[in-house]
Amino acid sequence: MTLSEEDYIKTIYHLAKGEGHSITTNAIADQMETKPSSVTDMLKKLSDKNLVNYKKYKGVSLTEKGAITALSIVRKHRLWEVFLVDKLDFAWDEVHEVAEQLEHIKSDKLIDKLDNYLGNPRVDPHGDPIPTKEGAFKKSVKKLISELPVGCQGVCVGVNDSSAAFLKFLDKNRISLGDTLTILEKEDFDGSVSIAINEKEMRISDQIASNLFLEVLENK
Amino acid sequence: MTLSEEDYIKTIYHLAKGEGHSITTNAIADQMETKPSSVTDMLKKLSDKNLVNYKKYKGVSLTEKGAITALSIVRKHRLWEVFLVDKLDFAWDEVHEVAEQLEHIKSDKLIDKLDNYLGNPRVDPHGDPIPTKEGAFKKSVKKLISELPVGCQGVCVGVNDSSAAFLKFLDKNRISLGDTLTILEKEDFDGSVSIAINEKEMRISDQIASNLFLEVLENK
DNA sequence: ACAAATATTTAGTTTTGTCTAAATTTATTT
DNA sequence: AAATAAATTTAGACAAAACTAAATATTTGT
Ligand SMILES: [Mn+2]
Ligand SMILES: [Mn+2]
Ligand SMILES: [Mn+2]
Ligand SMILES: [Mn+2]
Repeated sequence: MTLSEEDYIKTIYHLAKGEGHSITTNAIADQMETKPSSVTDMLKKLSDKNLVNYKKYKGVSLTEKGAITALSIVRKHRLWEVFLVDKLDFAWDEVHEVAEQLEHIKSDKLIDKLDNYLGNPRVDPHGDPIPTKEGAFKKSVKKLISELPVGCQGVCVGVNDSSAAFLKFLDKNRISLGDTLTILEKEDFDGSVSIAINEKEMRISDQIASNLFLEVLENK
Repeated sequence: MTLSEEDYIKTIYHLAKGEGHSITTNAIADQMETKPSSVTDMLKKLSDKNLVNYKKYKGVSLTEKGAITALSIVRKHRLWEVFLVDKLDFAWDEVHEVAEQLEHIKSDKLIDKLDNYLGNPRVDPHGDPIPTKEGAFKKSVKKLISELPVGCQGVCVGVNDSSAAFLKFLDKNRISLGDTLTILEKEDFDGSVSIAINEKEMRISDQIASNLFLEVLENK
Protein backbone atom coordinates (compact mmCIF):
# COMPACT_ATOMS: atom_id res chain seq x y z
CA MET A 1 0.00 0.00 0.00
CA THR A 2 1.28 3.43 -0.93
CA LEU A 3 0.94 6.45 1.33
CA SER A 4 -1.67 7.92 -0.98
CA GLU A 5 -3.77 4.75 -1.08
CA GLU A 6 -3.72 4.66 2.71
CA ASP A 7 -4.94 8.25 2.96
CA TYR A 8 -7.84 7.51 0.61
CA ILE A 9 -8.86 4.41 2.56
CA LYS A 10 -8.75 6.34 5.81
CA THR A 11 -10.79 9.20 4.35
CA ILE A 12 -13.50 6.84 3.12
CA TYR A 13 -13.57 5.21 6.53
CA HIS A 14 -14.00 8.56 8.28
CA LEU A 15 -16.65 9.87 5.90
CA ALA A 16 -18.67 6.69 6.50
CA LYS A 17 -18.19 7.24 10.23
CA GLY A 18 -17.05 3.66 10.59
CA GLU A 19 -20.26 2.35 9.03
CA GLY A 20 -20.24 0.71 5.64
CA HIS A 21 -22.52 3.10 3.77
CA SER A 22 -21.76 4.57 0.39
CA ILE A 23 -19.59 7.68 -0.05
CA THR A 24 -19.59 10.02 -3.04
CA THR A 25 -16.64 10.95 -5.20
CA ASN A 26 -17.04 14.65 -4.49
CA ALA A 27 -17.16 14.13 -0.72
CA ILE A 28 -13.78 12.42 -0.90
CA ALA A 29 -12.38 15.12 -3.17
CA ASP A 30 -13.57 17.86 -0.79
CA GLN A 31 -12.16 16.14 2.26
CA MET A 32 -8.79 15.45 0.69
CA GLU A 33 -8.56 18.79 -1.11
CA THR A 34 -8.07 17.13 -4.44
CA LYS A 35 -10.04 16.96 -7.71
CA PRO A 36 -12.93 14.55 -8.34
CA SER A 37 -11.15 13.14 -11.36
CA SER A 38 -8.17 12.18 -9.23
CA VAL A 39 -10.53 10.44 -6.85
CA THR A 40 -12.10 8.44 -9.65
CA ASP A 41 -8.66 7.26 -10.78
CA MET A 42 -7.78 6.13 -7.29
CA LEU A 43 -11.14 4.41 -6.68
CA LYS A 44 -10.51 2.23 -9.74
CA LYS A 45 -7.14 1.25 -8.38
CA LEU A 46 -8.48 0.52 -4.89
CA SER A 47 -11.31 -1.49 -6.43
CA ASP A 48 -8.80 -3.59 -8.41
CA LYS A 49 -7.08 -4.34 -5.11
CA ASN A 50 -10.37 -5.35 -3.49
CA LEU A 51 -10.18 -2.62 -0.88
CA VAL A 52 -13.41 -0.89 -1.91
CA ASN A 53 -16.73 -1.71 -3.55
CA TYR A 54 -16.99 0.73 -6.42
CA LYS A 55 -19.66 1.04 -9.10
CA LYS A 56 -19.39 3.88 -11.58
CA TYR A 57 -21.58 6.84 -10.59
CA LYS A 58 -22.89 4.87 -7.60
CA GLY A 59 -20.41 5.77 -4.89
CA VAL A 60 -17.97 3.69 -2.95
CA SER A 61 -17.74 1.75 0.32
CA LEU A 62 -14.98 -0.19 2.05
CA THR A 63 -14.75 -3.95 1.64
CA GLU A 64 -13.98 -6.12 4.67
CA LYS A 65 -10.33 -5.98 3.66
CA GLY A 66 -10.55 -2.19 3.24
CA ALA A 67 -12.13 -1.74 6.66
CA ILE A 68 -9.39 -3.77 8.32
CA THR A 69 -6.80 -1.64 6.57
CA ALA A 70 -8.55 1.56 7.64
CA LEU A 71 -8.69 0.49 11.27
CA SER A 72 -5.00 -0.32 11.27
CA ILE A 73 -4.15 3.16 9.96
CA VAL A 74 -6.50 4.83 12.44
CA ARG A 75 -4.89 2.80 15.20
CA LYS A 76 -1.44 3.98 14.23
CA HIS A 77 -2.54 7.60 13.84
CA ARG A 78 -4.11 7.72 17.28
CA LEU A 79 -1.31 5.86 19.06
CA TRP A 80 1.21 8.33 17.63
CA GLU A 81 -1.01 11.18 18.81
CA VAL A 82 -0.93 9.78 22.33
CA PHE A 83 2.86 9.50 22.10
CA LEU A 84 3.22 13.09 20.96
CA VAL A 85 1.01 14.47 23.74
CA ASP A 86 1.89 12.15 26.64
CA LYS A 87 5.59 11.67 26.03
CA LEU A 88 6.79 14.59 23.94
CA ASP A 89 4.51 17.17 25.54
CA PHE A 90 2.83 18.40 22.37
CA ALA A 91 -0.41 20.32 22.79
CA TRP A 92 -3.46 18.39 21.63
CA ASP A 93 -4.06 20.84 18.79
CA GLU A 94 -0.55 20.43 17.37
CA VAL A 95 -0.39 16.71 16.79
CA HIS A 96 -2.52 16.10 13.76
CA GLU A 97 -0.10 17.07 11.00
CA VAL A 98 2.74 14.99 12.41
CA ALA A 99 0.51 11.98 13.11
CA GLU A 100 -0.69 12.25 9.51
CA GLN A 101 2.89 11.39 8.51
CA LEU A 102 3.72 8.91 11.27
CA GLU A 103 0.63 6.78 10.58
CA HIS A 104 2.30 5.57 7.37
CA ILE A 105 5.42 4.07 8.96
CA LYS A 106 5.50 0.36 8.13
CA SER A 107 6.40 -1.92 11.02
CA ASP A 108 4.05 -4.13 12.99
CA LYS A 109 6.67 -4.59 15.66
CA LEU A 110 6.99 -0.83 16.07
CA ILE A 111 3.31 -0.24 16.63
CA ASP A 112 2.99 -3.16 19.06
CA LYS A 113 5.87 -1.90 21.12
CA LEU A 114 4.60 1.68 20.97
CA ASP A 115 1.16 0.56 22.17
CA ASN A 116 2.76 -1.28 25.05
CA TYR A 117 5.07 1.63 25.91
CA LEU A 118 2.11 4.00 26.09
CA GLY A 119 0.25 1.65 28.43
CA ASN A 120 -2.29 0.41 25.86
CA PRO A 121 -4.37 3.60 25.83
CA ARG A 122 -8.05 3.28 24.82
CA VAL A 123 -8.55 6.82 23.55
CA ASP A 124 -6.42 9.41 21.77
CA PRO A 125 -5.90 13.03 22.94
CA HIS A 126 -9.11 14.07 21.15
CA GLY A 127 -11.15 11.44 23.00
CA ASP A 128 -11.43 9.20 19.95
CA PRO A 129 -11.20 5.45 20.60
CA ILE A 130 -8.11 3.50 19.53
CA PRO A 131 -8.85 0.21 17.72
CA THR A 132 -7.03 -2.87 19.02
CA LYS A 133 -4.53 -4.77 16.90
CA GLU A 134 -7.38 -7.09 15.93
CA GLY A 135 -9.45 -4.11 14.77
CA ALA A 136 -11.89 -4.20 17.69
CA PHE A 137 -13.41 -0.94 18.72
CA LYS A 138 -14.97 0.33 21.92
CA LYS A 139 -18.14 1.66 20.31
CA SER A 140 -18.46 5.04 21.94
CA VAL A 141 -21.90 6.44 22.76
CA LYS A 142 -20.80 9.99 22.12
CA LYS A 143 -22.97 12.51 20.28
CA LEU A 144 -22.60 16.07 19.04
CA ILE A 145 -24.01 18.80 21.27
CA SER A 146 -26.21 19.82 18.36
CA GLU A 147 -27.81 16.37 18.35
CA LEU A 148 -28.70 16.37 22.05
CA PRO A 149 -31.79 17.86 23.73
CA VAL A 150 -31.91 20.54 26.43
CA GLY A 151 -31.13 19.19 29.89
CA CYS A 152 -28.48 16.74 28.79
CA GLN A 153 -25.31 16.55 30.78
CA GLY A 154 -22.14 14.85 29.57
CA VAL A 155 -18.36 14.87 29.30
CA CYS A 156 -16.49 16.46 26.41
CA VAL A 157 -14.76 13.54 24.78
CA GLY A 158 -13.91 14.61 21.28
CA VAL A 159 -14.15 16.91 18.31
CA ASN A 160 -15.64 16.43 14.89
CA ASP A 161 -13.64 19.12 13.13
CA SER A 162 -10.07 18.79 14.38
CA SER A 163 -8.72 21.78 12.46
CA ALA A 164 -6.17 23.87 14.31
CA ALA A 165 -8.55 26.84 14.16
CA PHE A 166 -11.28 25.00 16.02
CA LEU A 167 -8.94 23.46 18.57
CA LYS A 168 -7.44 26.87 19.27
CA PHE A 169 -10.94 28.26 19.81
CA LEU A 170 -11.62 25.61 22.44
CA ASP A 171 -8.37 26.33 24.22
CA LYS A 172 -9.10 30.03 24.25
CA ASN A 173 -12.51 29.40 25.79
CA ARG A 174 -11.06 27.01 28.37
CA ILE A 175 -12.94 24.01 27.04
CA SER A 176 -10.91 20.83 27.47
CA LEU A 177 -11.54 17.13 27.05
CA GLY A 178 -12.80 15.71 30.29
CA ASP A 179 -14.84 18.78 31.18
CA THR A 180 -18.45 18.24 32.23
CA LEU A 181 -20.99 20.22 30.23
CA THR A 182 -24.74 20.78 30.57
CA ILE A 183 -27.08 21.93 27.80
CA LEU A 184 -29.25 24.75 29.22
CA GLU A 185 -31.11 26.11 26.24
CA LYS A 186 -31.28 25.85 22.47
CA GLU A 187 -32.17 28.68 20.10
CA ASP A 188 -34.16 27.47 17.09
CA PHE A 189 -33.45 30.66 15.15
CA ASP A 190 -29.68 30.19 14.70
CA GLY A 191 -28.99 26.84 16.34
CA SER A 192 -26.90 28.45 19.06
CA VAL A 193 -26.76 26.66 22.40
CA SER A 194 -26.48 27.93 25.92
CA ILE A 195 -24.30 25.73 28.10
CA ALA A 196 -22.88 25.43 31.59
CA ILE A 197 -19.24 24.42 31.81
CA ASN A 198 -16.61 24.83 34.53
CA GLU A 199 -19.01 26.71 36.83
CA LYS A 200 -19.76 29.23 34.08
CA GLU A 201 -22.53 29.79 31.56
CA MET A 202 -21.84 30.65 27.96
CA ARG A 203 -23.49 30.60 24.57
CA ILE A 204 -21.90 28.72 21.68
CA SER A 205 -22.78 28.95 17.99
CA ASP A 206 -24.28 26.10 15.99
CA GLN A 207 -20.89 25.73 14.33
CA ILE A 208 -19.31 24.93 17.67
CA ALA A 209 -22.22 22.81 18.89
CA SER A 210 -22.06 20.61 15.82
CA ASN A 211 -18.36 19.93 16.19
CA LEU A 212 -17.97 19.05 19.85
CA PHE A 213 -18.75 15.51 21.03
CA LEU A 214 -20.27 14.73 24.42
CA GLU A 215 -20.28 11.36 26.09
CA VAL A 216 -23.78 11.47 27.48
CA LEU A 217 -24.32 10.63 31.16
CA GLU A 218 -27.98 11.46 31.41
CA ASN A 219 -30.36 11.67 28.49
CA LYS A 220 -33.99 12.22 29.28
CA MET B 1 12.76 17.67 -0.43
CA THR B 2 11.26 14.34 -1.42
CA LEU B 3 12.00 11.11 0.41
CA SER B 4 14.06 9.89 -2.52
CA GLU B 5 16.13 13.05 -2.73
CA GLU B 6 16.86 12.77 0.98
CA ASP B 7 18.05 9.19 0.62
CA TYR B 8 20.41 10.16 -2.20
CA ILE B 9 21.86 13.07 -0.20
CA LYS B 10 22.37 10.82 2.79
CA THR B 11 24.03 8.12 0.68
CA ILE B 12 26.47 10.60 -0.84
CA TYR B 13 27.26 11.87 2.63
CA HIS B 14 27.97 8.38 3.93
CA LEU B 15 30.06 7.32 0.93
CA ALA B 16 32.21 10.42 1.41
CA LYS B 17 32.47 9.52 5.10
CA GLY B 18 31.49 13.03 6.03
CA GLU B 19 34.35 14.50 3.97
CA GLY B 20 33.68 16.46 0.83
CA HIS B 21 35.48 14.27 -1.68
CA SER B 22 34.04 13.13 -4.96
CA ILE B 23 31.78 10.09 -5.26
CA THR B 24 31.13 8.05 -8.40
CA THR B 25 27.79 7.33 -10.01
CA ASN B 26 28.28 3.57 -9.75
CA ALA B 27 29.16 3.71 -6.07
CA ILE B 28 25.85 5.44 -5.37
CA ALA B 29 23.96 2.97 -7.56
CA ASP B 30 25.54 0.01 -5.76
CA GLN B 31 24.82 1.42 -2.33
CA MET B 32 21.21 2.26 -3.12
CA GLU B 33 20.58 -0.88 -5.15
CA THR B 34 19.44 1.11 -8.14
CA LYS B 35 20.71 1.62 -11.70
CA PRO B 36 23.47 4.09 -12.66
CA SER B 37 21.12 5.79 -15.11
CA SER B 38 18.66 6.52 -12.32
CA VAL B 39 21.50 8.01 -10.30
CA THR B 40 22.51 10.28 -13.17
CA ASP B 41 18.93 11.55 -13.45
CA MET B 42 18.80 12.32 -9.75
CA LEU B 43 22.22 13.98 -9.68
CA LYS B 44 21.03 16.45 -12.30
CA LYS B 45 18.03 17.30 -10.19
CA LEU B 46 20.04 17.68 -6.99
CA SER B 47 22.53 19.85 -8.88
CA ASP B 48 19.70 22.12 -10.09
CA LYS B 49 18.71 22.53 -6.45
CA ASN B 50 22.28 23.39 -5.45
CA LEU B 51 22.56 20.41 -3.14
CA VAL B 52 25.50 18.80 -4.97
CA ASN B 53 28.44 19.78 -7.17
CA TYR B 54 28.07 17.64 -10.25
CA LYS B 55 30.17 17.58 -13.42
CA LYS B 56 29.35 15.00 -16.07
CA TYR B 57 31.63 11.97 -15.87
CA LYS B 58 33.55 13.61 -13.02
CA GLY B 59 31.64 12.45 -9.96
CA VAL B 60 29.68 14.34 -7.36
CA SER B 61 30.14 15.95 -3.93
CA LEU B 62 27.82 17.69 -1.51
CA THR B 63 27.59 21.49 -1.48
CA GLU B 64 27.48 23.36 1.83
CA LYS B 65 23.69 23.29 1.57
CA GLY B 66 23.76 19.58 0.75
CA ALA B 67 25.99 18.79 3.72
CA ILE B 68 23.67 20.65 6.08
CA THR B 69 20.74 18.69 4.70
CA ALA B 70 22.62 15.40 5.08
CA LEU B 71 23.51 16.13 8.70
CA SER B 72 19.90 16.91 9.54
CA ILE B 73 18.76 13.58 8.10
CA VAL B 74 21.54 11.69 9.89
CA ARG B 75 20.56 13.44 13.09
CA LYS B 76 16.95 12.32 12.72
CA HIS B 77 17.92 8.78 11.78
CA ARG B 78 20.14 8.34 14.82
CA LEU B 79 17.79 10.00 17.30
CA TRP B 80 15.01 7.67 16.17
CA GLU B 81 17.38 4.72 16.60
CA VAL B 82 18.02 5.79 20.19
CA PHE B 83 14.28 6.05 20.76
CA LEU B 84 13.66 2.57 19.38
CA VAL B 85 16.36 0.96 21.52
CA ASP B 86 16.13 2.99 24.73
CA LYS B 87 12.38 3.50 24.94
CA LEU B 88 10.75 0.77 22.87
CA ASP B 89 13.28 -1.93 23.72
CA PHE B 90 14.26 -2.83 20.17
CA ALA B 91 17.51 -4.77 19.72
CA TRP B 92 20.27 -2.71 18.16
CA ASP B 93 20.27 -4.86 15.03
CA GLU B 94 16.54 -4.35 14.42
CA VAL B 95 16.31 -0.59 14.24
CA HIS B 96 17.78 0.32 10.90
CA GLU B 97 14.85 -0.40 8.60
CA VAL B 98 12.38 1.51 10.75
CA ALA B 99 14.74 4.46 11.27
CA GLU B 100 15.17 4.55 7.50
CA GLN B 101 11.48 5.47 7.33
CA LEU B 102 11.26 7.66 10.43
CA GLU B 103 14.16 9.88 9.33
CA HIS B 104 11.88 11.38 6.66
CA ILE B 105 9.16 12.69 8.98
CA LYS B 106 8.97 16.45 8.55
CA SER B 107 8.69 18.44 11.77
CA ASP B 108 11.43 20.48 13.43
CA LYS B 109 9.39 20.65 16.60
CA LEU B 110 9.12 16.87 16.70
CA ILE B 111 12.84 16.25 16.45
CA ASP B 112 13.67 18.95 19.02
CA LYS B 113 11.24 17.45 21.49
CA LEU B 114 12.42 13.93 20.76
CA ASP B 115 16.05 14.95 21.33
CA ASN B 116 15.09 16.50 24.63
CA TYR B 117 12.97 13.52 25.66
CA LEU B 118 15.87 11.15 25.01
CA GLY B 119 18.19 13.28 27.17
CA ASN B 120 20.16 14.78 24.25
CA PRO B 121 22.17 11.64 23.48
CA ARG B 122 25.58 12.08 21.81
CA VAL B 123 25.76 8.68 20.12
CA ASP B 124 23.29 6.26 18.56
CA PRO B 125 22.97 2.54 19.47
CA HIS B 126 25.75 1.70 16.99
CA GLY B 127 28.13 4.17 18.63
CA ASP B 128 27.83 6.68 15.80
CA PRO B 129 27.78 10.34 16.86
CA ILE B 130 24.56 12.37 16.61
CA PRO B 131 24.95 15.81 15.01
CA THR B 132 23.48 18.74 16.93
CA LYS B 133 20.61 20.81 15.54
CA GLU B 134 23.23 23.25 14.23
CA GLY B 135 24.99 20.40 12.40
CA ALA B 136 27.96 20.26 14.77
CA PHE B 137 29.62 16.94 15.18
CA LYS B 138 31.72 15.44 17.95
CA LYS B 139 34.49 14.23 15.66
CA SER B 140 35.05 10.75 16.99
CA VAL B 141 38.57 9.28 17.17
CA LYS B 142 37.33 5.79 16.45
CA LYS B 143 39.20 3.45 14.10
CA LEU B 144 38.62 0.01 12.65
CA ILE B 145 40.37 -2.89 14.41
CA SER B 146 42.10 -3.65 11.11
CA GLU B 147 43.67 -0.18 11.15
CA LEU B 148 45.12 -0.45 14.67
CA PRO B 149 48.43 -2.03 15.73
CA VAL B 150 48.98 -4.91 18.16
CA GLY B 151 48.72 -3.86 21.78
CA CYS B 152 45.94 -1.36 21.31
CA GLN B 153 43.11 -1.36 23.76
CA GLY B 154 39.79 0.38 23.19
CA VAL B 155 36.02 0.32 23.50
CA CYS B 156 33.74 -1.07 20.82
CA VAL B 157 31.77 1.97 19.71
CA GLY B 158 30.42 1.18 16.30
CA VAL B 159 30.17 -0.88 13.17
CA ASN B 160 31.10 -0.11 9.60
CA ASP B 161 28.83 -2.67 7.99
CA SER B 162 25.49 -2.45 9.79
CA SER B 163 23.85 -5.28 7.88
CA ALA B 164 21.63 -7.55 9.95
CA ALA B 165 23.94 -10.46 9.16
CA PHE B 166 26.95 -8.76 10.69
CA LEU B 167 25.05 -7.49 13.71
CA LYS B 168 23.69 -10.97 14.36
CA PHE B 169 27.22 -12.35 14.19
CA LEU B 170 28.32 -9.93 16.90
CA ASP B 171 25.39 -10.83 19.13
CA LYS B 172 26.12 -14.52 18.72
CA ASN B 173 29.73 -13.96 19.77
CA ARG B 174 28.69 -11.82 22.73
CA ILE B 175 30.33 -8.70 21.37
CA SER B 176 28.39 -5.59 22.37
CA LEU B 177 28.93 -1.86 22.15
CA GLY B 178 30.68 -0.68 25.27
CA ASP B 179 32.83 -3.79 25.58
CA THR B 180 36.57 -3.28 26.10
CA LEU B 181 38.76 -5.05 23.57
CA THR B 182 42.52 -5.60 23.30
CA ILE B 183 44.41 -6.48 20.13
CA LEU B 184 46.77 -9.37 20.96
CA GLU B 185 48.17 -10.47 17.63
CA LYS B 186 47.77 -9.87 13.91
CA GLU B 187 48.27 -12.49 11.20
CA ASP B 188 49.76 -11.03 8.03
CA PHE B 189 48.77 -14.05 5.96
CA ASP B 190 44.98 -13.61 6.14
CA GLY B 191 44.55 -10.40 8.15
CA SER B 192 42.90 -12.26 11.01
CA VAL B 193 43.26 -10.76 14.46
CA SER B 194 43.54 -12.32 17.88
CA ILE B 195 41.71 -10.32 20.53
CA ALA B 196 40.85 -10.34 24.20
CA ILE B 197 37.28 -9.40 25.06
CA ASN B 198 35.09 -10.08 28.10
CA GLU B 199 37.82 -12.11 29.87
CA LYS B 200 38.17 -14.38 26.84
CA GLU B 201 40.51 -14.68 23.89
CA MET B 202 39.27 -15.25 20.38
CA ARG B 203 40.37 -14.91 16.78
CA ILE B 204 38.37 -12.82 14.34
CA SER B 205 38.68 -12.74 10.56
CA ASP B 206 39.84 -9.72 8.57
CA GLN B 207 36.22 -9.25 7.49
CA ILE B 208 35.18 -8.76 11.09
CA ALA B 209 38.24 -6.71 12.01
CA SER B 210 37.61 -4.27 9.20
CA ASN B 211 34.01 -3.66 10.17
CA LEU B 212 34.20 -3.08 13.91
CA PHE B 213 35.13 0.35 15.25
CA LEU B 214 37.13 0.89 18.40
CA GLU B 215 37.40 4.12 20.32
CA VAL B 216 41.06 3.97 21.16
CA LEU B 217 42.15 4.57 24.77
CA GLU B 218 45.82 3.83 24.41
CA ASN B 219 47.73 3.80 21.16
CA LYS B 220 51.45 3.24 21.34
C1' DA C 1 -41.51 14.46 -18.43
C1' DC C 2 -38.05 17.50 -19.80
C1' DA C 3 -34.68 21.10 -19.28
C1' DA C 4 -31.16 22.74 -16.34
C1' DA C 5 -27.99 21.97 -12.82
C1' DT C 6 -24.91 19.01 -10.59
C1' DA C 7 -21.99 15.01 -10.15
C1' DT C 8 -18.93 11.88 -12.17
C1' DT C 9 -16.06 9.88 -15.51
C1' DT C 10 -12.94 9.96 -19.54
C1' DA C 11 -9.15 11.66 -22.28
C1' DG C 12 -5.05 13.67 -22.53
C1' DT C 13 -0.95 15.98 -19.83
C1' DT C 14 2.45 16.58 -16.22
C1' DT C 15 5.88 15.43 -12.59
C1' DT C 16 8.66 12.18 -10.08
C1' DG C 17 11.35 8.35 -10.02
C1' DT C 18 12.42 4.30 -12.05
C1' DC C 19 13.96 1.10 -15.90
C1' DT C 20 16.37 -0.93 -20.48
C1' DA C 21 19.05 -0.37 -24.38
C1' DA C 22 22.09 2.34 -26.94
C1' DA C 23 25.57 5.87 -27.30
C1' DT C 24 29.43 8.17 -25.47
C1' DT C 25 33.29 9.16 -22.49
C1' DT C 26 37.10 7.70 -19.63
C1' DA C 27 40.38 4.23 -18.11
C1' DT C 28 43.24 0.25 -18.94
C1' DT C 29 45.88 -2.90 -21.82
C1' DT C 30 48.64 -4.39 -25.18
C1' DA D 1 48.81 4.94 -29.66
C1' DA D 2 45.29 1.97 -30.66
C1' DA D 3 42.20 -1.34 -29.06
C1' DT D 4 39.45 -2.98 -25.51
C1' DA D 5 37.03 -2.63 -21.25
C1' DA D 6 34.57 -0.14 -17.85
C1' DA D 7 31.95 3.74 -16.36
C1' DT D 8 28.67 7.08 -17.36
C1' DT D 9 25.18 9.44 -19.84
C1' DT D 10 21.32 9.80 -23.15
C1' DA D 11 17.05 8.39 -25.25
C1' DG D 12 12.84 6.43 -24.84
C1' DA D 13 9.44 3.96 -21.99
C1' DC D 14 6.61 3.16 -17.87
C1' DA D 15 3.90 3.45 -13.42
C1' DA D 16 2.01 6.41 -9.77
C1' DA D 17 -0.49 10.28 -8.66
C1' DA D 18 -1.93 14.46 -9.71
C1' DC D 19 -4.16 18.04 -12.98
C1' DT D 20 -7.49 20.44 -16.84
C1' DA D 21 -10.97 20.25 -20.12
C1' DA D 22 -14.46 17.77 -22.29
C1' DA D 23 -17.95 14.19 -22.30
C1' DT D 24 -21.51 11.69 -20.02
C1' DA D 25 -24.64 10.34 -16.31
C1' DT D 26 -27.68 11.51 -12.61
C1' DT D 27 -30.54 14.48 -10.03
C1' DT D 28 -33.57 18.35 -9.45
C1' DG D 29 -37.02 21.82 -10.44
C1' DT D 30 -40.87 23.02 -12.89
MN1 LIG E 1 -1.61 10.45 6.25
MN1 LIG F 1 -7.09 12.30 16.99
MN1 LIG G 1 15.44 6.66 4.29
MN1 LIG H 1 22.95 3.81 13.51
